[in-house]
Amino acid sequence: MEKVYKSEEEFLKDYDAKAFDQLSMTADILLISVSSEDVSNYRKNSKKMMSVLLVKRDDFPFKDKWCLPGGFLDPNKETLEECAKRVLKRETNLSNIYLEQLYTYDAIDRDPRTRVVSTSFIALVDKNRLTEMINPNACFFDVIFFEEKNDIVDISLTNGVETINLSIKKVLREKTTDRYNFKSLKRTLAFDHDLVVLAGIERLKNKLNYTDIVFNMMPEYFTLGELQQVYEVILNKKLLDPAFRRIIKDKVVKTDKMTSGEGHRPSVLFKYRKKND
Amino acid sequence: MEKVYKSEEEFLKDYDAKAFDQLSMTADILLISVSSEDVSNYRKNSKKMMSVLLVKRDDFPFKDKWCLPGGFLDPNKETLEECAKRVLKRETNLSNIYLEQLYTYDAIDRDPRTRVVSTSFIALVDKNRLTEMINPNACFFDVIFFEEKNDIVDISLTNGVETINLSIKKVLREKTTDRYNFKSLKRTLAFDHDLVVLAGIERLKNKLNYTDIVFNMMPEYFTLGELQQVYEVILNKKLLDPAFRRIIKDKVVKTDKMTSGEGHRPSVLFKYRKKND
DNA sequence: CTAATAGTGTCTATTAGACAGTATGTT
DNA sequence: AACATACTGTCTAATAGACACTATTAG
Repeated sequence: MEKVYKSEEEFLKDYDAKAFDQLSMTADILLISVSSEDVSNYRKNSKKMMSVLLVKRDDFPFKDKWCLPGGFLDPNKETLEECAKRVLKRETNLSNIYLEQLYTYDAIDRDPRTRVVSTSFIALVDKNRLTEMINPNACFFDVIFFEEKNDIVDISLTNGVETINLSIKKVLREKTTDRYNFKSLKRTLAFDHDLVVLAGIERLKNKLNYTDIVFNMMPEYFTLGELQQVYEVILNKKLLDPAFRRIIKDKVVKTDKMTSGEGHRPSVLFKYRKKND
Repeated sequence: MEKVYKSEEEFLKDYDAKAFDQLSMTADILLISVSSEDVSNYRKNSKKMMSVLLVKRDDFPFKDKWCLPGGFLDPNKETLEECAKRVLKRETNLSNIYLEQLYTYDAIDRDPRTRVVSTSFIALVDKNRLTEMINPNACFFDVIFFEEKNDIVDISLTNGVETINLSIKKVLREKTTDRYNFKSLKRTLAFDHDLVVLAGIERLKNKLNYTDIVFNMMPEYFTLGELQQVYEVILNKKLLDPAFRRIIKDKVVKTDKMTSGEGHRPSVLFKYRKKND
């Protein structure tokens, strides 16, 4: 027979969460950055690539596979975002970086141990802040996006030594014809982390156009050429200079600093213009 | 001393999930629809309102408060989306409706019972499909959006008998100046469901502009006037006819059906044009 | 001088906003 | 005929795309 409670206090005192099946959660982080590779010709600007942080697993499951940095949520102490921050601090020693919740992945068999639901986060960082440290098992991989064909997206991740090829199929959903489910064709990253990589990069691409998100990946001072390169690398296409400058001009402030010693015309350094400044 | 495993199978056989603190999850659903209210004047078109489904809680916690339909995830049997579908079927008897993951809410004290993380979903439905059934404790509430001032959003939900006023503060986040956290100023809905209502409506507003999402709330045949009204109600502003028709024209197909008996000029009925049709 | 990038002016094409007009059913 | 909505033509404003040109440094 069920007990009838008169007050919320009384009800809560008797409540036993353990009487129900519970589960574990993790926070996984897709840390995205844009790297500069120096180029032999002293006159040329450095080439930029989008890169993501991966960690080599040294435990089961998926031992020795690469995956995104992540960790189990402590349900008594922290939120998922705090958990993500903690993991990021542990792996990269960085704090105070951009974090945004991306998506919650919950396929029943995504973790072979037990039911684990994972909430993924996008983190963005200016590569210049990252010279210092890092877990020896963590490494940035450059991202190469291939032309999509037959609703299959191919992505290649490479750190100079190893290359990981991802292949993801877009499967049409119901009724309207512009919505997809994503399905791994190769489990080359641990868990379903290939889906996180794709979804995160797509989100970043979209947000470039209608937010100021890009400035989370820029140093305090930057040239418009550098900023444009970051856009081009993320959007994976060339932009026209005058159009780019028109679009960006209200978001930046010109400073009196300039670059020098680059083998070509120097460039004015700009800062991000915060709204209401 | 820690045991060293030689294979993933061996490791998994010994794995005990219960050795770690676990938690519960729920799926909560924001079911959005556009209702038609008949108007006294026989000549006039019916007035449209955006409405959301709420359920009156008949158990602790938050007994007798309104909340979004939701339910606990069974970690052994279902995904969060399947859980959302199950709940929706239970409350409205509807299946086969648009569902989209919105956001995962995980404030430590959002549920007074224990740690409960909630993944919220947007569901969309054409109100005409909804004449039938419904849990007697469930009811649609019309949504009225007030002008935002001082970064406070006020929303009023009303079902003709009861009115619920929500008030949510937007708190600026770090670095870039276009990102906010949302904070309830009134806990007039159970849990943090006011935040879900706001986030869901904002998401719907945005998606109207770059997806075909609206057709999930339309019947098979509709006039362009009705479609425009749905846009206007969701975006909360008037649109100009010629501009609207220009934008929508590639997404719809004219049929040879027409309306009649409306006290004014009849209108051509259109259908949604699926891509590659 | 040359290679390379920085930065600008201007023309054109496309898209969005605004308004005014015509069309056509019901009562 | 009058009302209310359906539907269209066209002008204007704003935005995006394209190209060509000038400017300026290190070596």
